[in-house]
Amino acid sequence: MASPQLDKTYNPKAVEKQWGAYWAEHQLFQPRHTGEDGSFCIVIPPPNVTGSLHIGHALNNTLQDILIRWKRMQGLKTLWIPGTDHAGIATQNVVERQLKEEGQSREDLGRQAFIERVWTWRHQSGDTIIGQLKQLGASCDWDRLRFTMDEGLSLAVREVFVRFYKEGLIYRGERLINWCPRCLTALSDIEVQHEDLKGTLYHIRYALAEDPETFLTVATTRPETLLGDTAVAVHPEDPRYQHLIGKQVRLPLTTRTIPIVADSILVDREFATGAVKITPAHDFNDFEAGERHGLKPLTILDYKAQMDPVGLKNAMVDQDLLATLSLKSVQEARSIVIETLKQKDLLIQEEEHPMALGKCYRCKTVVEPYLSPQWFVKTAPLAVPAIEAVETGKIRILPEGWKNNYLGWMRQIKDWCISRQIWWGHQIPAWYCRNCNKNNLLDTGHAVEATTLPDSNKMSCFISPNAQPIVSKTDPKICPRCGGSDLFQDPDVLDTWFSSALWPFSTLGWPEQTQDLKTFYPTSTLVTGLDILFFWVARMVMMGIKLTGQVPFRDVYIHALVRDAEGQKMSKSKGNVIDPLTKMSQYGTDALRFTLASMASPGRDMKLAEERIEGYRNFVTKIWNAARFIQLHADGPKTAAPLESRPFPDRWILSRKPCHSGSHQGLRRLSL
RNA sequence: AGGCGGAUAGCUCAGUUGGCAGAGCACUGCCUUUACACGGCAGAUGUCGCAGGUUCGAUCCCUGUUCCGCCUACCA
Repeated sequence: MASPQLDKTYNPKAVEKQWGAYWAEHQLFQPRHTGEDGSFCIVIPPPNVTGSLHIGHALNNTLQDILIRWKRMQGLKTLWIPGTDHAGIATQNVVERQLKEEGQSREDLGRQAFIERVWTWRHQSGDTIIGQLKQLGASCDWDRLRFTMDEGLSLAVREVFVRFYKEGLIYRGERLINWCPRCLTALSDIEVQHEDLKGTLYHIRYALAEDPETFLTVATTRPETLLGDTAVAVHPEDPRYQHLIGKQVRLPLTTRTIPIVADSILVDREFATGAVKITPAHDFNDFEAGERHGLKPLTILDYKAQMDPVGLKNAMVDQDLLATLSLKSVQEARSIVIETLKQKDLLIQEEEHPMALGKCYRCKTVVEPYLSPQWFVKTAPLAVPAIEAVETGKIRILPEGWKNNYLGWMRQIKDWCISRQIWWGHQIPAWYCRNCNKNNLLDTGHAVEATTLPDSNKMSCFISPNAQPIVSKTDPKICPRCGGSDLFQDPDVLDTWFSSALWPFSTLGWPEQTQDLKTFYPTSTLVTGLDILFFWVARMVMMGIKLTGQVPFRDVYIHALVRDAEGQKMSKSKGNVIDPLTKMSQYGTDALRFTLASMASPGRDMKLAEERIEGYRNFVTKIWNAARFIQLHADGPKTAAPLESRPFPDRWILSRKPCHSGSHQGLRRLSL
């Protein structure tokens, strides 16, 4: 550096640009060392391909960058793999919103054209966040950039699906699943966010069939679903009701009678009236109770969470009410049902009742339990080694407090619903022969939709659970059973998290036994936020151990969430977002990174106020000016004096060399 | 409902084997001293949530309690 005098203040933009270009030109982030001292690998938590860098990314990637640069300086063969996630529902929603502005829907375009449209969008916007990561100074090996829908990664997905299917770890079945009536797709359990709210508990009288003057009172928060009731449950040992078990009640607003059954699992004697209505098609507990008592589910809501005329007819709802309720939303139907019950003097009490409501994590719409055929991963066998790996310390979770969280979830894991009724994603590698499945296609309780929906929107729930799929890595041409050639692929795509569960090894070339895989797998440390511990981390552990026989990473470092100065979650709608890109250009990348790093105490959310960034910007300037001061007073380079002849202050400074520095010790303490 | 975390200066937080309480910001005073006003120097500031207990000694360990936050959960 031979400039005559440094600027008075640090100018981050110029400096960052210069170093960015230098790093790129010299390809400094490729694994360069021999690996004699070991290797160190991090896979990036792939941000959504359509996303833009937010403060959480900034924190996450700053921490990874600190680790990876530290290891690189220590001489390890070091690799940080970058990439992006196709983010099925989220991305599809973005493009659908664009279409809507143009007055179009995805159905208007049709599946093929829609997917092409998403690819176009992906090519336009997909590199945005990558550029922003570079701006943040992330020292990823950019030559190894991956995308979950790359050819290689897609092959990995198919490989896993087929292997799992053959082993019985993937199956198709008709079950009650969480359904978003706006995204029109199934969701997994953890894609539902529960929100506490004040609900109302309605006490409704069901008259005894043999004696219309005697009533059994049930309590429910969802009176509209009573039309789909198939029984009422009481506790087998409840003296109030014991004599009623086995008798029939008339289901209000219908011409049906339903039995009173005894169920000690479903019924809590202490709660409300001690009598529970059972609606197997619209409640998870009731579904299980229904199976215990051999009750056939009666679906009354359609895929848009509207009252389904066909379902209402099957449920023998009163004629006049049926007409009124048809295609009404849940909310509207509830009001109508309540009003009608009141008129008939069957609603005897309303009380406030705290409850939790499930909402779609992508669009906040109220999620409905919905009976439909879906694909599932059988998780129990995968969970066993995933539990063991953490219990025995093959995988360390830091801070340790989250270990129990992980174990608790893993121990009571439920099967993972992996099919999504959307178009953007890895289409399920299963095909159906029309000839062999004549009676199993478009077989649905929702005849209305089956006949009115355009072909392109036929959902997999119209493929009966009895249909025989042909599961194959490559597209089959003929049916292996009958030799027929009229095949079509299952229209569903896989949960986004299915492909990201393979990320630590699919990015290294798996299933090919590549050199990268041999060198860098298992990866070293995974740095991520708590919010995706189950979505992502847990699934990577299950998949990794199952498919590679090894844990996907040794350490999981879970960092805090970034909140605003008041501790509120940052969100665009609240307007409290601190945009890292703006801050970088305002104060410099180092100031932002220093702020995030200094505040990132593990296991605790960070409240970030802009003043902090400003403060560290000042600190950066201070260092800059120290250099300026030295340059002003030093008159050019000199030969280094031997240590013994140096004054005490010099020797002290030299004793504080990097490997003894505070940051080095701090990082060592994590023993990552 | 269960599990976990937090409560320390006005604000945001550190405080890792228990030994007179710390930082940054904010605040006060002085300094227009050529590295830096995105500055320097000096300074004030706390019953360490509350109540017990262990200890020579507790912000730190134990018990109880209150408030806040998060995660998991099928109480209709």
